[in-house]
Amino acid sequence: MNIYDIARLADVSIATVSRVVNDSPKVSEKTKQKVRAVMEEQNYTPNVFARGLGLNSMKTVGIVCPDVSDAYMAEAVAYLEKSFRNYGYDCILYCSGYEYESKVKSVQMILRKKIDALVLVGSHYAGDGGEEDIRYLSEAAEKAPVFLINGYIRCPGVYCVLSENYQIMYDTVCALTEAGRQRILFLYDSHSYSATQKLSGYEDALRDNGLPVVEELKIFTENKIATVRENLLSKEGLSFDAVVATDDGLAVGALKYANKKQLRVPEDVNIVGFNNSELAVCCEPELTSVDSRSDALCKTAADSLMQLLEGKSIRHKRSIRCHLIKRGTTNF
Amino acid sequence: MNIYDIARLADVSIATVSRVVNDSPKVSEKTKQKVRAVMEEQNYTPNVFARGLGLNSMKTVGIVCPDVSDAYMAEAVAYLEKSFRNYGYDCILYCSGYEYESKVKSVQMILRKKIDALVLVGSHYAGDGGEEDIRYLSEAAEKAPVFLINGYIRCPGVYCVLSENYQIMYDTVCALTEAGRQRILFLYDSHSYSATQKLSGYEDALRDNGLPVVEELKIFTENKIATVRENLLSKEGLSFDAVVATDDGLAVGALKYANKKQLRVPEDVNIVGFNNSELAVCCEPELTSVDSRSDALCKTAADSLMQLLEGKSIRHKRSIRCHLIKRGTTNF
DNA sequence: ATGAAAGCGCTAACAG
DNA sequence: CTGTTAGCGCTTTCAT
Repeated sequence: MNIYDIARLADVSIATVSRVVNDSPKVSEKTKQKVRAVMEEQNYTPNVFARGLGLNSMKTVGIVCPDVSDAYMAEAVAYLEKSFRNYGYDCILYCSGYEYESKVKSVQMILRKKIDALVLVGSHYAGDGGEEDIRYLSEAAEKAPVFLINGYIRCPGVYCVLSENYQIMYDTVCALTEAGRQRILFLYDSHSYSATQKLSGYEDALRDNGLPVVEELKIFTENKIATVRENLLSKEGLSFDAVVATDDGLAVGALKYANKKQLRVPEDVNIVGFNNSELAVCCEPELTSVDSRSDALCKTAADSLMQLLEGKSIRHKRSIRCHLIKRGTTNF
Repeated sequence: MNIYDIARLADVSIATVSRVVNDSPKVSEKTKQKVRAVMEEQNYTPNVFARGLGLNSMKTVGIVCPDVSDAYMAEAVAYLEKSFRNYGYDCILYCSGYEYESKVKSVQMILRKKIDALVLVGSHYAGDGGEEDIRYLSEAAEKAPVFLINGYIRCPGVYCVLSENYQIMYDTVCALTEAGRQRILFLYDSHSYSATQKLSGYEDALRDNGLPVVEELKIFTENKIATVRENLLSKEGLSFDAVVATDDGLAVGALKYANKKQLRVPEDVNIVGFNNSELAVCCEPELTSVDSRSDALCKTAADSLMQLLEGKSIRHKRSIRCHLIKRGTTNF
């Protein structure tokens, strides 16, 4: 059942059928009715490939993230997918993994699908590296507009939406010091753009409050609760009175450590997580955590993207303020 | 840069270029070399639409799930995506929501994309309903093979892979009764196929152990930790000495309730969750939970699907055994 | 082993 | 307002 069949049955030309399908204003209402009736009756749906061939677009946006099974990314992908669907776009998904090589390959692969835009979820695509490392992104941007969710690079065709991780981390550490905390542990699990921002916020806040930045208090570890706990347990003579982490999983690991060490939370040690995930309300006591506003982030990105695809021009960088959600692991 | 350009530059016909692209055996090795060199040099990649038009396939599988931000589904989608990619297939993702109408619509929409196969994640697609309710699935199966991950319907063209939820729930409840538990709470949040299976396992185990099936002990609630806790708290005179839940979130809610009520876990009440998610190791004490083997489930589905697409015939139904992972919320 | 040419189903420019 | 027609880029007979 193709456009020719419909045209024949409706006794019009294929051009008219095409116009009806695309709801062109220059078809008489009467003809539209007639053609629509036939289409319904025949249960006709246009061939997306043929249409794609002609238009060189299939109304699809590519989404790439390191790993959708991560809670933060899953939430973002879910939100983005919903938004794009509302705008009439489909999503094709690539999970790229965290390695540089596989990220580059994923981006290249997905670009072959003639996507209308590319969205990179998570700050792992605008990482530690220098010019060379983001070459693949600027190349990608030549083929389709690129959106970074929570990442930032300065490059034409690449649009960035980010949460103000530096600021919230700075503010949080300040609050901690004002509450009298002196040895604040910083737990992180990646060198991504956002992790780097958070680290800067932490360090600057310490300095601005006259506290030293102690290397032993910056701990890089795998983001698994049990691993974090064991990791901390294995460190001789480690002592701290507060913890800030770049993700809730890390913070819960620290909480488990505190429980094991019989440290009282929040009296002896304050703990602050990040992302305000379900883990935060699962542990005991419940975790104070930063709401990174991924929904607002994704909404902004999706809306901007659609504006762009509709021909409007948009800002290269937009940022979203984070909120600290206080719960039982802090007493400030 | 299209096939004509390459043909001209390599001084061959487009047919030959096409054959080289598809690695046809009837092109001389010498010609292949020559053409490949030009393709590399020009950085040529075939137009997927044109190819799709001719072959009526774009090597894509459609994945539909109610909500990727759910941990279970996210993990499944991640696994499936990886598998299909390895087999050279791309994934297009639709999040259908939980409502019947939107599920039907999602399936219909994604089928228009001429996907090579359709995978439905989560048992919500083969729910409570009767014949009529799954009509959309049998119709879908006429257009592309359909795979149900953890759902089961008897229908040509629909292939099912499921975990043995009935059995593990039956076994678990038996173990609980053998440990002397008499009033076992059943917490669930959906009427999906797998929830129904779990409920049957629970009821049968009670009966087979001479215990009554008490309606008040079967509690249907939203799957949010705080909600579950409040829900239980609001019930006057509720008493139980064990809990089995269809998901970890529910179980943690019960745990929060027990903590609040000063009930000792596991001495006064045993708690068993489902899906062995990160929540299970986040709470205190850690949660005994059923490993539903979603990785094995997805592997089986992905492999079978690929077999089918390669023309082999496969089984309509395959099932995977679950495992109980014991942690601190049980003492049997 | 290679080439010429006929589609695949649709869109859009052009003509009326 | 409607029809005719030329592509879009690739695959695939059918010749050679």
